[in-house]
Amino acid sequence: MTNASLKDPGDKKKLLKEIYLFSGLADSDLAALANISIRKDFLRESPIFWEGREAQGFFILLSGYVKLVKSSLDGKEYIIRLVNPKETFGEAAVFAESAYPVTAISLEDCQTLYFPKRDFLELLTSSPRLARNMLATMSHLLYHLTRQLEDLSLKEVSARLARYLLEKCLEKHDKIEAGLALDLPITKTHLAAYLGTISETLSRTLARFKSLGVIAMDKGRITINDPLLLQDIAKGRKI
Amino acid sequence: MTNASLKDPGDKKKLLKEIYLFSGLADSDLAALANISIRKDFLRESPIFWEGREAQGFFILLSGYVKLVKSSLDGKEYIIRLVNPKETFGEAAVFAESAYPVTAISLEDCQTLYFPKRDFLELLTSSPRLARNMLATMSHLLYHLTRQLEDLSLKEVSARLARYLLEKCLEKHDKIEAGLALDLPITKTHLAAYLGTISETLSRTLARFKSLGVIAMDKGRITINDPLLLQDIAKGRKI
DNA sequence: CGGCCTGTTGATGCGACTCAATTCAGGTGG
DNA sequence: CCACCTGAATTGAGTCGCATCAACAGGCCG
Repeated sequence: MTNASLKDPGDKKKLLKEIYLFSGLADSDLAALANISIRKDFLRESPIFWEGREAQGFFILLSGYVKLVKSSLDGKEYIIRLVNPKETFGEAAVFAESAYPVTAISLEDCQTLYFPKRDFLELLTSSPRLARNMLATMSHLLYHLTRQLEDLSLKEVSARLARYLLEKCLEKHDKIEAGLALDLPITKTHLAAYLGTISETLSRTLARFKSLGVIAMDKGRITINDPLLLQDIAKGRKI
Repeated sequence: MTNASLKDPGDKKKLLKEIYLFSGLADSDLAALANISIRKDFLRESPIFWEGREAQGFFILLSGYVKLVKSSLDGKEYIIRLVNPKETFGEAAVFAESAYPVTAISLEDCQTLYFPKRDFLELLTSSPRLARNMLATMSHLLYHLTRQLEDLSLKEVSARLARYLLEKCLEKHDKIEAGLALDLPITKTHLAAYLGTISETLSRTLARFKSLGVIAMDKGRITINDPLLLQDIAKGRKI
């Protein structure tokens, strides 16, 4: 892990403006946030924080990808969340006087901004807008986790995979349509851990989708051929 | 559903003081909260809100029990959370400009206080302490959901049941010790849905625990005989 | 007493994990 | 530039946990 400071504090402020958590904030608040934040960079496959360790602050991911995971005693890993650039992570632990509930590990070299809990809570007191944004952020997380619980408890792997593909498609193209393609941003092993399964099962399920004509595969690139059937599968229809 | 108002507004304020979400608030804030809140009572097995419906506010449960559920097309049900008296529910949807992520259904006759989103957000702006409490509340929820995800993805039914029993024991007696007993507050069918399984499997798992001497059962009453083994099972040890 | 709901127990089948073998792709060094 | 190595991905065979289906026992209430 390396620490570095940006050449110009104004650069940081510009960065912060693009983060959802800080949208609509007064310039003075942004300056204060830029002031308390610390640049922390990590090499690939580095732990950023560990489950169970006391939380001293939270992070904003500037570049690269980070996974938030739970691990079992026998080495299995479930990915709770894949963090994209401009998203925050580790927030929850800051407000509960508690430990991080997950372990965060960088998937590739990445840059982050770190906000120490103490200083951030002070700013929070003086900025209702910041508090409101943080509540919205956490609401989205809750919504996300709720849906994952639904998937894990009620749906099988094919439905979870179908939903993932549809989401990624919507994310990239803003619509679901036959012929649209998407690239898997991570390895299939990671995707399997995110979907609550293992790479072998994911591989078989993708092959089944392909033989049904729902998708086409070319290396890491997936093309959606039958979005309607895919949506049915995502809803739980047996195939 | 029936609406009723308390005889004396002061009664409401007294109620609110005991809610974690409102701890440490100024008297004026409590009065304002009492003022905007609306008493709503429900008979057993009544829907309080539906997944997907736009959220107009959140609830505090005063008495009775409420389940928050996700349902699948083929009628299966997963209980995301069992709400106890003095706890809030439906908060998340208030801050995300979005719909309720789950359906809330009363398990027995219950009394609630309802806080309309609009009025509550106004109060939130003027009370940093209230905002901070809400953030802490949502952090706890996130923590809780994270652990459920861990359980569902990495552990089997026996581990989930073991953890539940240990938690209930700790909740009731403040310690884990051989000989301590606890009563199941809900039917076994409901508990099964909460643990992400079905009543038959829960029944078999309990029977297995009993034959191993880990617990004893007498009607709905469960006595923990071997807490150490139970903790091992909760961690994922095969039995 | 008879109906209903909850819970228990048995037999069976399916989905997905495990283990193992093989192929494939990317990166390295001779 | 090719041979090599390593980790990822694929495919097959076997096993296991758990859901499903079905039958039945017990408690509660009209």
